Formats: sequence, structure tokens, C-alpha cells
Amino acid sequence: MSTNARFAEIAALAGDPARVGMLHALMDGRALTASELARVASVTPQTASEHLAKMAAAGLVQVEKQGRHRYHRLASPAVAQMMESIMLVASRLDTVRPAPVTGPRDAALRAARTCYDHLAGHLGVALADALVAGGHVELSHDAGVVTDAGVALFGRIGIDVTSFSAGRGKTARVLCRPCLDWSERRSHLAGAVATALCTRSLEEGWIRRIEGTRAVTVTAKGQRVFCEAIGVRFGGQ
Amino acid sequence: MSTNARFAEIAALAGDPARVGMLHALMDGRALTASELARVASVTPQTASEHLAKMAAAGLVQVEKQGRHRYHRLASPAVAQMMESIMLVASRLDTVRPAPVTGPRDAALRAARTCYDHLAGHLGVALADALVAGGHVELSHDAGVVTDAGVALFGRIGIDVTSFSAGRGKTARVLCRPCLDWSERRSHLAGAVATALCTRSLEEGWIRRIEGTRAVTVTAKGQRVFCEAIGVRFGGQ
DNA sequence: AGGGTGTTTCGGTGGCAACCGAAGCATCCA
DNA sequence: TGGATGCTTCGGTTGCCACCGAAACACCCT
Repeated sequence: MSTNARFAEIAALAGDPARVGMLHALMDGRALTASELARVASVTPQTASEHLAKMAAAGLVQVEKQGRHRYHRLASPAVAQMMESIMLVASRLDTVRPAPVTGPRDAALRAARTCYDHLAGHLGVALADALVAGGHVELSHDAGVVTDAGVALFGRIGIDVTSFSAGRGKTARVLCRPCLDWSERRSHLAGAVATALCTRSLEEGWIRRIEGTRAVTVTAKGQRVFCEAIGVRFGGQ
Repeated sequence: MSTNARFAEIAALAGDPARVGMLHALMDGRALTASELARVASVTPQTASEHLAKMAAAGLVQVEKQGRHRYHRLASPAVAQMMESIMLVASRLDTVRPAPVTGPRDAALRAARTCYDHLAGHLGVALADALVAGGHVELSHDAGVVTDAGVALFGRIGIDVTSFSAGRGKTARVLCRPCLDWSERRSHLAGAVATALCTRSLEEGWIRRIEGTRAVTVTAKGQRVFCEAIGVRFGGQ
């Protein structure tokens, strides 16, 4: 198959509303069953099955059999990044937004959500802002670095930045990248450090997943930690 | 329109072989006429017109009228980055490649090409390798920085790295990002510095565009400069 | 004005793919 | 072993869309 055709195949797969629903639901990195995905996409199980078979064949999702369930997950971080980049174009930075009808569910998503393996939404942007303001991270349009002060800060909340790049020598500090947030229209942090921060936040109960969505809530403990350790200012403070 | 539907719309537009051909041809950042795009996509002008109208309406391409020609270009760098990320997924890093039938035209593309605004292909990867090997750039999976030695090197070939981040203060060195090369399967450089390098290379005649494609050739002068200033080793040396 | 070229609009056709109902497998449980 | 549940395969229908020929439109040149 030619390069062009293969490209079109992938994009076309991502171009169906039902499949978009499924892929979107998988964007938090978890593995979901076929019926769960059928539900989020609002199609019957048969139809979902076809979609999933196609996406699996094309290498967009991976399937894992477990008893009578079949768990599906995104095949690779590259797929998640592709979704992000399409979302970015779809959010049309250049045009005025036509009355974004945001339901309550949407509001939670905009407030805080996982973006495959890191934090996004208002929370994600606030964290990035605080880290930059505190001199712990330096961000440009294209890349980001963790400063020495940042290494110390992450160490204080239990994240060993240097461990991520063992053996890489000098690149120890080059561990994050900006990721344009589709709801906030500003950069939040992605990359190894951001992944670690997200993972640790879930482990420590600083944030909690809202069942069935990518949205998360910040717990009271989380607010304290994010405020005191990182300097995030939440609404009203 | 809901977020999901808009996402699907964009991806579906990118999911047609003819449109892929056109978008691909626009990936070097130039603006092409409708008939040129019809030719590269192997469709009649009427069909191309429809495709272009749709893509323009969706915000994928921008149209500029000039006399009886209509020049089309990618609407934004975000679109180019979306294309790149889809290409990456389409190249399937995880599977064995099924006999990549590479014609001579493909060979030129693989050797050296522009990737929207920077250099890719064998040349792009060789440049990135040389810069990393020389300690001028540090790259990780997610980000890259130009070292002090790198700032000096770019200065010697007429690129003032510090000028790119005027007013940004500390982020002066954070100016590049890795971009996985679909033909080489390794990272080349993207970002502001890479853009400047590409632009300057064209200006100074170190590389020359091959008419009608994204491919470029390295001139004798270019070989000398890339070798002596940056330390790139070309085949046979 | 008139011919030539680049581009779009219109109408019609063909093919593909998303969808569902029904039936068939696979797996777990009693 | 029989029945429930999760999932897939099959067959048939429907609707959409890519495509082209023909014709109209826009612009340039002489």
C-alpha cells in the first residue's frame, strides 16, 4: 500500500463520528470493553465490533482478550498525539467560536481532565503557569526544560526527574513539551515529567477520576499540595 | 457543531486519497494553484475544486485570489503538524514494513525534503545527528535545547538563535523539538531553529528545491558548509 | 469585443460504508 | 448441561460522497 493510501486509511478511520467517540473515550489511556465503547459511541454492539476490528487491523487500537471481555486501548502514544493534533486543528484557533454550548459534563472536562497520560484543562494550564512563574520550568512554543529549581521541586513531591533519563547524560533536564490545550487555548505540560505528575497525583489522591469520563476532580488534599508545593492559585484564593 | 462532529469532519477531510495528495503537496508551505493541485492528486479540475472548497470551508487550507489563479496554502502550522502526526501513525513503527516499493522519485524524497518549514529525510536526520554528536543540541524524546556551543555554531552560519525568543528571557535556548522522520524512523529537528536553518539553506544555495516536489538536493556548496560547519558526514566520506 | 485559460457550478452515476436485525461463537456460571 | 452474557459474523438496506461531463463564470490578453 502506498504511503498516501495508508495515510488516507488512518485519517478516514479517525473521520467517523462513532469511531471518534470511541477513540476519544480511550484518550485517557485506559482499556475499555467493546460494549462500553459501543455505549459511548451510541451504536449497537455489532457496529462497534466492526469499527473496533477495523481500527485494530489498522493499528490504531490494541486488543487484549480477558475472559469473555475484550479490552481495547490506544495502540501507542503516537495515536494519542495524533488525536491531540487533530483536536487542535478542529478547535479552529483562527475563527471566532460559535457559541460553545457547554453542558455540565463539558464543564467538568474543561476544568480538569487527563490528556492520555498527563493533565489538561484549566488545571493543566494552571499547573503549567505556576511552574513557569516559579522558575521551575521554562517553556517556549516548541519545547520545555525543567530547571534545577524544578528538579528540586519535583523531588519534594516525590518525583525523581533525573531518573527518567538514566544513561542519557546531558539531556536530563529536557523532559517536557508544551501541549496546546483545546479548551483553554494555552499550553499545558506534556512529556515524561507531566506523566509522572499525573500518575503521582492519582496515586496520592490529589485528583480523582470521574467515573466514565476523562474528567478529574481536584481533592481538598490536592488543592493544598498544588497550592503549597507548586504555587497554583485556585479560584477564589 | 459538537466537538466530536467537528473532529470527525476534519479527520474525514484528511481521509480521502485525493485530498491527501493535495495536502501532502502543500506540506512544504508553498501556495499552489487549483490546477496544480488537481494534477498532483490525479483528479479533474472540477473535482479538485470541490475538494479545495471543502477544505477551505473547514479551515484546513487558505485561499488567496490572484488574477485568474487561486493559490492555496495550508491554513496554519497546526495543520502541518496534524499531517505529520498522522503520517507517524500511518508509518506504523510497530510492524514490519511490507516491501516498501520505492520509485526514484520516492528516493529523492527520502534523501532530503522539506517538512513544512524544516528539513527532513536522510539529510534532516544527519543534521540532527551531527548537531547532537557535536554537543550543539540536546534532544530527548519530547523536547530539545540548543546549547551555548550550539548558539555559537548557528551564529557562525548566520543564524542568531537568541533573536527568536526576544523578550522571553530565560527560554532563549528552548527552541527546537524533535520530529520523528517517517522515512528514516528517527528524529530530525523541528522548531524555530530548524526553520531558520532550512530558510537560510535555501537562501544561501546550500540546498535547492526539486521542481514540483517537496524534495531538495544538497548542492556542492551545501555539502561543504554542512560538513565543515556542522560536521555532517555524507555518503562516501 | 472576442478568444483563451483557470476555476467553479450543476446534474447524474456508481460505489462504498455505516448501520441494524438476526444468527452464530465464545466464555462464564449454576 | 443449560442458560446468561459479551462479542462477532452475515445479509440487506440506506444514504452519502467522490467522480466526471457539460456548461457557466471570471479573468487576462490582444
